[in-house]
Amino acid sequence: MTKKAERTTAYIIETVAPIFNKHGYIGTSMSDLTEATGLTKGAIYGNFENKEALALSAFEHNRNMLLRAIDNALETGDEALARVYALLNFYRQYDVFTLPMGGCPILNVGVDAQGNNKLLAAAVKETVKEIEGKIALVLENGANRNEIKLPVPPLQFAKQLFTMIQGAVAMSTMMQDRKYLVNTVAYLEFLVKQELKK
Amino acid sequence: MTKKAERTTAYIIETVAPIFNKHGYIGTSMSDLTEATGLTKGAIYGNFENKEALALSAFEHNRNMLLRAIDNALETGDEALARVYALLNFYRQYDVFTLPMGGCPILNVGVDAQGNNKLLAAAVKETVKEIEGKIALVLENGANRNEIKLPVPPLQFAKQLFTMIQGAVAMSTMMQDRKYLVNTVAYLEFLVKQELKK
DNA sequence: TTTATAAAATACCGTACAGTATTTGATTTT
DNA sequence: AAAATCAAATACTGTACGGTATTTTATAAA
Repeated sequence: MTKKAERTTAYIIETVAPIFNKHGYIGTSMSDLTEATGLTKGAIYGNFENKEALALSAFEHNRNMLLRAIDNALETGDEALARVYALLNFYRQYDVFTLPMGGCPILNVGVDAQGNNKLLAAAVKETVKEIEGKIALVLENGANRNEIKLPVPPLQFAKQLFTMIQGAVAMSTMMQDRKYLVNTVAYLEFLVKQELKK
Repeated sequence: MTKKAERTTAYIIETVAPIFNKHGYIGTSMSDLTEATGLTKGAIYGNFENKEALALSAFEHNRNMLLRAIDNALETGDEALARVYALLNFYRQYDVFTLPMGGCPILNVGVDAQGNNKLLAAAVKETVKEIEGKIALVLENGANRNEIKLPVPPLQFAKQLFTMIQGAVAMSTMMQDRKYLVNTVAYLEFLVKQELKK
């Protein structure tokens, strides 16, 4: 059985992650966290060195959930085009996926940390590169297996695709309107087919 | 000649706007502002009711600069396609345009305020609608004058276009890489031509 | 140039902040 | 069950926060 401290550490991260994600690093106070967890400062500072370390763990938690979902989508079916469609399908409902984590961690932390926390900003940057790489890999494999044609190098296509997706994420977040997600994904389905289908 | 207070008010807004935009509402402290302006709290609170009112004025200042630039682009030339290209051209260098204001006010305030300040969030929402409307108007006029064809209603096209642009803004901000802007605009030029040109 | 007025500086609230040293309480291990 | 260890609660730092009442200084009107 897992030790007590490990379970509390995990519990704190899970509880705290959506709060940091929603209100940002500075916007989240330690008293917000003690209130949400029902624990005291002593308990939290016993498990994490300081606020920054906790915020980083919280982001990594959300990041892992996101990466797992993206991996899952990109493993759908057995050919590249189906996998890209599965990814788009995932992002069509990205708002409900990110609801329990307090919004898109890439967007929220990426923008918030830009002006307030270099460590978190770097973590977001790395995560984006990881996602771009995953998409690029699917495209590259698909091209090698002659399932799709590629008008540009796989990483460039992946970056372009993710940029447009993230635009929809940003707009639906700011405008509180999921139609931006739905409409953008619909258009991207058309675009992807047009560009990749042989 | 303008009264003293008016000039100080304007000076405060100009000085304070990029700070709020970069560090967010909560991330900006009154002492940040007294330090940057060289004024005291007494001076600032004499010209603004409270921190929130000042932050709102600061956003409106940045918003006005942005809207003026967009208006300027959308008045270029005498036909719709040229105007859309001018808009894309503006966004190709959006990073240098927004540098003195501490980043994109739509993205920064839109994301930051979402979790921290309803008033600012609403102001961003309104601004986005305004921009979408401006783009849509250009498209509608262009279609009426038979300069372009429109595959979808003008507002829908405008929203889609702005979503993709804003995606590039978000990515270039988070990744600290202007290539996202350059590449996305290049692709959008191609896409717009393909979709709108008769 | 005196007098009224407006603007900015000073000094000061009470509160909330991140963080810590110490004490109490709960688990294990022997 | 006793002893040793680990986890969490308590109580308390010093500092920085937004905001304000009051005093001083600058501006403009008479």
